[in-house]
Amino acid sequence: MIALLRKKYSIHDIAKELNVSATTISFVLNGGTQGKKVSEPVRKKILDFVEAIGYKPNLVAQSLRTGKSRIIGMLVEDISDPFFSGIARIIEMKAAKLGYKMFLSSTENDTGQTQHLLRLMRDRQVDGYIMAPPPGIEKEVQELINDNIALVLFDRYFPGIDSHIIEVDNFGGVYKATQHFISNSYKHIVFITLESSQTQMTGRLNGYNQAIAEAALTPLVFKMPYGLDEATMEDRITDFLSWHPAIDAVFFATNYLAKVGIKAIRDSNLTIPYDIAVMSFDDNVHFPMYSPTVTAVAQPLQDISDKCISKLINLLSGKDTSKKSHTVLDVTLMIRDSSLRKSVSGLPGFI
Amino acid sequence: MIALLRKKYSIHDIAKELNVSATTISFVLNGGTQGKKVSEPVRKKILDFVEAIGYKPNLVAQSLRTGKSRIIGMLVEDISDPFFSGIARIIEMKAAKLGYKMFLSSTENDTGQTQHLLRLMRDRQVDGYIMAPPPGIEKEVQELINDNIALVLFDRYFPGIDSHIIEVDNFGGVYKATQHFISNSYKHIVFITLESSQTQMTGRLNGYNQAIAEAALTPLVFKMPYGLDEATMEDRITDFLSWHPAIDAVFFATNYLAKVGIKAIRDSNLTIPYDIAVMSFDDNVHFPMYSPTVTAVAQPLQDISDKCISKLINLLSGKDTSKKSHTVLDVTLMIRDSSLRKSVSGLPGFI
DNA sequence: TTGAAAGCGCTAACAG
DNA sequence: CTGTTAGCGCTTTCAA
Repeated sequence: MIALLRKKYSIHDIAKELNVSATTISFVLNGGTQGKKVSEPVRKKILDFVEAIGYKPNLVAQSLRTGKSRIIGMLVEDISDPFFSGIARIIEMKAAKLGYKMFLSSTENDTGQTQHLLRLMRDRQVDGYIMAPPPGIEKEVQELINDNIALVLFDRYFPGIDSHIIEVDNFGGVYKATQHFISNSYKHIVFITLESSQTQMTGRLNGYNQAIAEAALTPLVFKMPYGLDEATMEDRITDFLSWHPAIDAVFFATNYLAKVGIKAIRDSNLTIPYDIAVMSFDDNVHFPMYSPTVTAVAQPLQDISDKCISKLINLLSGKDTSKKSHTVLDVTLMIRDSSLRKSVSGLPGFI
Repeated sequence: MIALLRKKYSIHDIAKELNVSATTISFVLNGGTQGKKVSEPVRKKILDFVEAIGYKPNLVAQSLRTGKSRIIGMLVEDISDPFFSGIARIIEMKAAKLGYKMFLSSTENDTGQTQHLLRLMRDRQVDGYIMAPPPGIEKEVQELINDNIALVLFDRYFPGIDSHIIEVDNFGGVYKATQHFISNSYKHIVFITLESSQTQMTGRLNGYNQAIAEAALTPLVFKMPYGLDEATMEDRITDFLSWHPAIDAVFFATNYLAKVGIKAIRDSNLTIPYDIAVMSFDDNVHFPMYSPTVTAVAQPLQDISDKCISKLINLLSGKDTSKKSHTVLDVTLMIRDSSLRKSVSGLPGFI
């Protein structure tokens, strides 16, 4: 018993111990390349021994030999963002069950940083990638595709590049949400977003514009530069609102903008939804705790994760040899009190 | 130019091209084992060529040969918890700068799952670990230590095991927070926590008990089982509060408990802090957005992360050969409105 | 049905 | 100062 544990067994140690060759063991363990060729007694002897000593092949050696690492690289904008960490968590678990490990990194939506991260991951022979790409990374993405490396893009993508895409219905989500504002009698609806031409952001903007146009209202869009600190963002929004006193509703294109924007609204002594109604894209577990609770377009984390990992696994296993695919998942409007019908608001308790 | 890119160079390709041996190249690239032994011209020739073709050594081969992977394993309770994802993010960035990649996994505070994850990581020759250990994992932790593998425990630890520990002052944080309640005239302060004997939780509990004892108040502790769903937790807290109408303040031992508990308090039509004051351990970016804003004990994420990674790197590099160390970091009480002085509360706007 | 041998790309004794 | 040699542990032709 103790003897069994004294050292780490290699496949050759086992071969010696059992009077078979390493080749045979490898065959047994990997199911054989073409049709099983190992006799039942030998097979059983090997399997039993392997089981008994708890032998696990050295994955590094395996990687070196096969060129496959069974590691997937995941690149998201920010792993501390609940949207991304929620997805990463689900994917990591599923991947683990399938025998894959994951490198998870934050791109911070920065091109240079992402190039660097991709380089590091390629150096380590990562088998496939799940990525929410930052702007400017088209070349690298195209390279991965040309090199025939499994790749799934999610959350946003590059329209000019044939790839596998999992996204949510940004357009439809904001379109319906804006209609919700409109049907609740709001007329001066502003869309506050980031200066970004990434697909998820333009999709949301287009949804807003479409709904506003159909209702023959006047569109008003405020774009904030990327990467401002919280205090500056708040100031900008406060200023913007003070210059546009007619605004009676605001749609924030991201969770983060909503948080900062709501702060700005409160600190301007405006009451939600009485003075200004509010909605956000991307729900947050704390939104139901705000006063008033915040209406938001919720994204299906579980579904996004499932689609990403299963697509990647299919690509990796060679089951799926397609060059492109495009999955668009539905979002859900979580109607809460920050977008209450205009005539109903003004009740106590909304600050 | 094109020729340079046509194939992936191995160290032997370069050797042939440059009429030197692979060994020499290896020496140049790795700085030599003992004192530089390569002549300047050769050295320069190699470095220039390597630079020109963008040669990067195959890290998998390197790992197989050296037994080092330059991968660190990080195990936390839940990567979608902002406390852990915040720390993971900082550590991942720092690690990347130092040439390390990271496997990040959620233990879900489950012993079996953690054993499995550790096994997977060991199979992949992870060099060192940063872990917030779940209960019941003492044996595996001791094994890592016995095998002389770099390991840093954070957030909680095992008192019986000599290890490197980074934690925050759970005791002092709650002690001071409870005193804050007391000095604000609260007399019937309950501590709502989880059924857990992990150090971070007992530390917090002890801080509460100590402060209560010193003030000659009556302690009241409510422990909830681990892993209840949100609705059930809320019901339990609602029930508990209704059976204890004298309670005028509650300290929640975790962020998550606070969120659910505040919901329970509101839905019981109690006003914070007028009927019941509230504090939480572990701050959250959304707490300043609640109405009233929530007083919380904030943990120093940046500091925890820095200490974890630098300790691990020192262990890994052999600079630090100590068997144990124990760093306790200060926490900060973020005083907000949910714990306002008793006589001051009851103002409009607190719901 | 099984085994011998080669080699993935790198490092590190040990010679020269 | 530089090169030869021998593996790290595994997979996979190819031959027996």
